[in-house]
Amino acid sequence: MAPTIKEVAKIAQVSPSTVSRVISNSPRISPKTKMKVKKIMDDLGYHPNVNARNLAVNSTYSIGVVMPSSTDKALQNPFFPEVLRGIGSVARELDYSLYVSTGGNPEEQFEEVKRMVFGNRVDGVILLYSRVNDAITKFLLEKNFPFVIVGKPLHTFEDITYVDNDNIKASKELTQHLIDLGHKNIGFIGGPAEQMVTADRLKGFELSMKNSKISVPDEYKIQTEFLEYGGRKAVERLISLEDPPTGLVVTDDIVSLGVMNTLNDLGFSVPKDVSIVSFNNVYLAEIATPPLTTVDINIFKLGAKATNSLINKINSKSVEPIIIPHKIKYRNSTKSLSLRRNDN
Amino acid sequence: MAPTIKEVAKIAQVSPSTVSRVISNSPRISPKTKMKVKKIMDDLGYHPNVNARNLAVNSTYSIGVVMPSSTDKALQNPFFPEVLRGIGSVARELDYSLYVSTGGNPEEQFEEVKRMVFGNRVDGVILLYSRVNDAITKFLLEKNFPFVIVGKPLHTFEDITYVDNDNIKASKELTQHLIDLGHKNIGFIGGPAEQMVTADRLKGFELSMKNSKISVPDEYKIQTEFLEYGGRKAVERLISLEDPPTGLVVTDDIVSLGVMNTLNDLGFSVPKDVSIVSFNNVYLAEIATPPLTTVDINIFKLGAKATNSLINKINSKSVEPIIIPHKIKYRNSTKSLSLRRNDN
DNA sequence: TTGAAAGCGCTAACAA
DNA sequence: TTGTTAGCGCTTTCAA
Repeated sequence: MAPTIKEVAKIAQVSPSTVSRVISNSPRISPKTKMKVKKIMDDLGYHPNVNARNLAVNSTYSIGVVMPSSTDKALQNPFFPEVLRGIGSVARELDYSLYVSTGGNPEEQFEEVKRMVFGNRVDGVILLYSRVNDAITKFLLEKNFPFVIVGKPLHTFEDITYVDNDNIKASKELTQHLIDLGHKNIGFIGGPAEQMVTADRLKGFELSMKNSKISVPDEYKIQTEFLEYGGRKAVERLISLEDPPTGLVVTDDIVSLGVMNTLNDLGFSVPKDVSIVSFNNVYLAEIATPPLTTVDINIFKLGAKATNSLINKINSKSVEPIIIPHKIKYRNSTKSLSLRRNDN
Repeated sequence: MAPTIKEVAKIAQVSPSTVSRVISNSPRISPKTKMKVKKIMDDLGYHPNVNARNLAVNSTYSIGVVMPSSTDKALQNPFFPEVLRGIGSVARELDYSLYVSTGGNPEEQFEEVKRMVFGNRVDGVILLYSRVNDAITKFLLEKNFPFVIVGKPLHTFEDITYVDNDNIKASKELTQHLIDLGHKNIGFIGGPAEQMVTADRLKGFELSMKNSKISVPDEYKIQTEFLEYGGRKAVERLISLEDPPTGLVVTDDIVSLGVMNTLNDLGFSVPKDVSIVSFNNVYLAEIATPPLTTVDINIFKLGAKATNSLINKINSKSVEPIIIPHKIKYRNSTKSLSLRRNDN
């Protein structure tokens, strides 16, 4: 049996509350007794029982992380280990533990969240997805339970805390890069339209094109299921157009890989025949052939900041949405179409 | 404030212990009162407080998952979301919660595990890595704390429960495939030598070659850091040999992608110039160009079974190591060297 | 089949 | 600065 606060107290010849004060590092205690008690805790190998503590203070020092539906191939996106890493790093630093939910479908996820919340298992929740008409968000909102979204809520007016990039701006810059390179026929391949990421990145794309007075045919804008067939269908459709694009803005590195592969299969070469710019900068973008020009959205920081925000929220500090800065990584998946320059 | 067992009891006009019995579905209770109490719990939206329950029974219905060092790029391997998914699926089914540790370095990880164990946060631990001389394994063993390893412990004689594939056999079959295709110059690219996966897969490779009486020069066997440079260095070294391999056995799909890319860069084509066979069958292997012939190790099941084993162990049932069957997925990353056949 | 009561290990208000 | 004590919400033994 693990030693309890009482045994420590007895041996140290102090009261349990004194020991408790040592644990919580209370200032109302003499350095001398503190030392004494600490030594005995060490000797005994004492560790506080969190269940008891949690029960007493009605809190848990742990946070729940809700992954997207795990039935989805999208979960295999390296994005997730990386946010988790970010979340974990600040959680650890601030002495919080991590609960994860990997619910299969939205109903299962909801069940898990209810378990976490009702069971007093967590003090707050981080949502790693954002869905239209999401029962979980609604539930958390109603319960007034602290949570933050990595990404962007559908309706910001609901005053939900979130941590996101400025995807519109990022997409504008990225598209502009292609335009600067002399491309005019530029297509867009995004994920499901209901996702805010896709919406924002599409908006940035359109804005940029409009700024440069380049019109974009509707067939140039494609939303495809994340990872599905590696965007194969999207590419086939695009490339079989009468006037196929020479440049592609793709909203996810993994999809980009699929796109490149499809292009190769169809006999086109990147960047010779078509230039690709992408988003996320996961490790694979770096080791791809050619290495992808992509927006580094700083996934790690997205997770880290979300955790900070959540913990602030738990401590009922007021919390603003946070925008993580991005940075385009220029690599070799694009080619200049203008005559005097060649970036490849 | 959430309703407690007492309030339910009061309204139902029974004692708290009766309510408790209803919660735990005790047989020593009349169907009538059970119904009555249940209804009131529903009406009140009652949910048991797990901290209180855990404290009372000195257990937690949750399990800890220890990821590999997160400083490592290897964490971006889609392997991890996928095992997590497997673990989560049975955890959910059996009503367990998941705690994850994403410790940066081994020391941090150790701290987190101690927190989990000493703090009574979890009933058992799943290790997603296996290292030589690992402090955590040792600690868990000493404490006699339930844990299982996904992968294989270094010393099986220590009677550690683990869930793994038969990597030797898988590697033998995979290598044999290359041999059947007429390859003789076959190289091996593996991860760090200290990992059992690498060791086993190397062993299988060597066995297979030996069976076919093909000798393998030492320079053909390369261990490289997981994901580092996408195995670039390994490939460059290999390909610059006087008699470079025409076939490659690579122990990880992601590394294979890097290898293929490097080969492309160097002007070699897969499978025309060199055939590649690989391990894991992550989603990316499917959408690669060419799609990889790879061993499907059933990552999901690896996680699921590990969780089952752990929970059995927690309930002090005896537990045997488990071997998950594998299956080679034949795709297009290999080419036949014999004259009468051409599988590409 | 049900209830009373003690206790799980800790915190915190109050008193000293 | 320290100790006493009640109590967090639940389970479980013992008695009825």
